[in-house]
Amino acid sequence: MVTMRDVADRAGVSIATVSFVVNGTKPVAADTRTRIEQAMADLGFRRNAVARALASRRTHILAMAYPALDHDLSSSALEFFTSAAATAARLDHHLVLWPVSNDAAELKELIGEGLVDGVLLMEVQLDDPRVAVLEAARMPFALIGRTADPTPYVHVDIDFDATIREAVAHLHELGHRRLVLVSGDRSDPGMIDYGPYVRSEAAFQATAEAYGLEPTILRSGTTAAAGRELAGRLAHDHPDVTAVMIMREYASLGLVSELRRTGRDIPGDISVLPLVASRELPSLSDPALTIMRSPGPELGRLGVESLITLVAGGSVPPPQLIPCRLEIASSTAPPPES
Amino acid sequence: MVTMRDVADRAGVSIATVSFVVNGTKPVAADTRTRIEQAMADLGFRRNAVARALASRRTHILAMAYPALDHDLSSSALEFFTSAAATAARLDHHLVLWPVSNDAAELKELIGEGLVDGVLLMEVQLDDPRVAVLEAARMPFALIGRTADPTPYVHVDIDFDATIREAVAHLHELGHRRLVLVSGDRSDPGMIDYGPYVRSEAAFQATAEAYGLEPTILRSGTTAAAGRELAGRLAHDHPDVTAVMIMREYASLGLVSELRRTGRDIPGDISVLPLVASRELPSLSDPALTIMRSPGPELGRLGVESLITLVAGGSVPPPQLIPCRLEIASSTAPPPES
DNA sequence: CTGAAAGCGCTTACAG
DNA sequence: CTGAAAGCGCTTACAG
Repeated sequence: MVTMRDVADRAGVSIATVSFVVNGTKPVAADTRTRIEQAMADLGFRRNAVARALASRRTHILAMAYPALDHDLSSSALEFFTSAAATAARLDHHLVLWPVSNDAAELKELIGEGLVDGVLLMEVQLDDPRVAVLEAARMPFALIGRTADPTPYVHVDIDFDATIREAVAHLHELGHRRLVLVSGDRSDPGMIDYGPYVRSEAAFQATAEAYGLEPTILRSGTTAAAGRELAGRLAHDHPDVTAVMIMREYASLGLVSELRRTGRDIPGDISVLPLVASRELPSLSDPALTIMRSPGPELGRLGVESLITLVAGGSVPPPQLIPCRLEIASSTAPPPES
Repeated sequence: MVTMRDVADRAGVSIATVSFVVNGTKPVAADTRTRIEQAMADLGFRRNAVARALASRRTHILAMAYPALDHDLSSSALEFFTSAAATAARLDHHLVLWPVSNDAAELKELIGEGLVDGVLLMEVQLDDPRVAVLEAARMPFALIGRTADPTPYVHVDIDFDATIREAVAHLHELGHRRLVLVSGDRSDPGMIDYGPYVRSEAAFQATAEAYGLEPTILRSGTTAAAGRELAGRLAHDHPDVTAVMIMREYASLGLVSELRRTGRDIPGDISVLPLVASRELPSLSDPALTIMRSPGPELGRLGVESLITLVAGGSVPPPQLIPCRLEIASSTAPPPES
C-alpha cells in the first residue's frame, strides 16, 4: 500500500503538505503541488479511507436503514437504493445497507459502532421509535417519509397532496365523477399509522370536496390476489364507479386482470390509475397502465444530498416533497356514456 | 464517546486487557473479566469500528458491486441484497453498495480507498474485466455468477443444469414432447456472453438430447412487450409447441397475457414455466404461474459466507451451485389431446 | 507557504 | 494473566 509517507518522501515534503494538496485544505505553492501530484501519480497513491475517517472523525459512510421485507418494497426500493448509492459516490461517500427491523434496539447497536456519519431512515412510521434513538445518539439522520409532525426533522417524501390532486384532475378532465381511492389495508399492526395511506386518504377527502365529489375510499392488501378480490367488491358495492385510483401496484395488476375476466372493458367501462407505481408497472399489464410514477430515484438523490448537507453542518436542508408524475398509457379514458 | 481508555480506567486495567475481553483474543482472569464487563455495561461502551479497522487492517466491510440498471435486476436483486446484508450483519460485517458499471476503472478507484475487505461481484460476464482488476489488487472477491472458467475463483451461482433438468422433467412427466426454451436476447453487446443464457441453452441442448426431444430455442427481450411479441412468433413459427420455459420474468407476463388474448388457454393449450423467477411473479399473472424460483436469498447468504471465509484466510470455500426450485401453481398441465 | 508533532481509538507483538 | 508501547495512515491545530 502506498501511503502519504511514501508520497512525501518522493516529493521531498512533509506528509502534512501532501494532505493539503490531496484535500485542497490549504494553499500550496504551485511547484510544490506539481511535485506532489507527480509523486502521487508515479506511485499510484490513493488516500486510505479508514485512516482519514479516524483522524477526521468523519467516515463518509451513510447508512440506509430499511425494514427488511416488511412490505413489498421491491422495484421502487432498488431504484431508490441505486440512486442513493450513486449520489453518495458522486459526493465522496459510501452507502451501507442496514436491513434492520423497525425495533429500535438493533439500530442503537449499529449506531454505537461509529461507522456511519448519518442515517437515512426508510419506511418511516407516523410515530417512529427509531427517531428517538437517532436523536438520543445525536446521529444526523434524514427521513424518507414523514412522522406525524416531521417539522423538526430533515425529510424527503412523496408529495401525496399534489399526487392526488393531479390524479383526480386527470380523471375529472376525462369526465369521471364517481372516483374511488384504493388505499392500503391497515389491519396489520405496523400499518395502522402508515403515512402514505393516511396522507393520501386525507388528500383525497380534501380534493374530492373541492371538486364536489363523493370521496369513496376502499382498502386492499398488497398482492395481486387482493386486487382480484377488490374487483368483486367494486362491482358489488360500487357499481357506479368509473375510475379507480389505487396505491398498491401489484394489487392493480390483479384488479385489472379480474375486471377484464368479468367482462369489464378497461378503459372503456372503467379507468384504472395506480398511484405510486414503478417504471416497470405499465408494461406488466394489458392494457398498459397509465400511472402516477413514484419519484424513487429523485427521493434517493435528495435524501442523500440532504443528509450530507446536514452532516457537513451547513444549514439544515429544507424538506423536499416530490409528487408522482402522471405517465399516460392506456388504462384511463372518458367514462362510458350514461 | 466511550473509549477503551474510559473502560480501562474504571476497571483499573490497561486498554490491552480490555481489548482482550472485547475480542476474546486472549484468556483473562475471571474476576478481571467481570470488572471489565461491568465497566463496559456501566459506561455503555461500544468498540469503535473505524479504530478497530485501522489497527487490525480489517474493516469488516464488504462491497456489493453490481451494474446499475443494466438489466432488470429488480425484485430478485432486492431479496439478494437483503439476505447478503443480513448475513453480513450476523457475521459482524457491513455491506456497502457499489453501483459501478461493468467498466473496470471505477472499481479500481474504489478498491484503492482501502475501505473494504472483499468484493461480491454480481452479474458476472463470461469474460469479465473486473476480475483482473480484483486479482491485480489482491482484493479477495467472490463471484455471483461465473466466468467462462470459474474454477480458480470463489463463486456461487444458480445451477442452471439442475434447474433445466427439473423443469424439463416436470413438463415431460406431464406429457409434453414439444418444448421450447426462451432465452434472452443477446444482440445487446453486453449480453453476447451472458452466462445464464449460455449455460441454460447448453443445459437444454443436453437435457433435450437425453429425453430424445428437439431442443428448440427462442430469444426474447426482457419486457412484457417483448413477451407479447414472442407469443406471435410462437403461434406462427412453432404452432406445435405445447410448453414454454422462459427465462425473463417480465416477458413471461406479456407472453401469458397475449396468448390468452389470442384465444390460447393456459395451461389447457399451452404450459408456461418461468425459469429464474422471483417470489412475487406467480401471483402477478392469471392463471398463477408455476415457476422455477430463483434462489436469491440463498445466493446472497452463501456469497457473503464464502467471501468472509476467504477474507479470514481459512480454506478456500468450494463453489456453490444452487438450483431454482419448482413451485407449482396453475400454468402447467398436461398438453391437449392430439 | 510548509513542517513537526499530537492525536484519532483501537490491535498486537513483546516482555514480564 | 496483564501491561507498556509501538503503530495503523491519516488530519489538524500550532508555530514559524
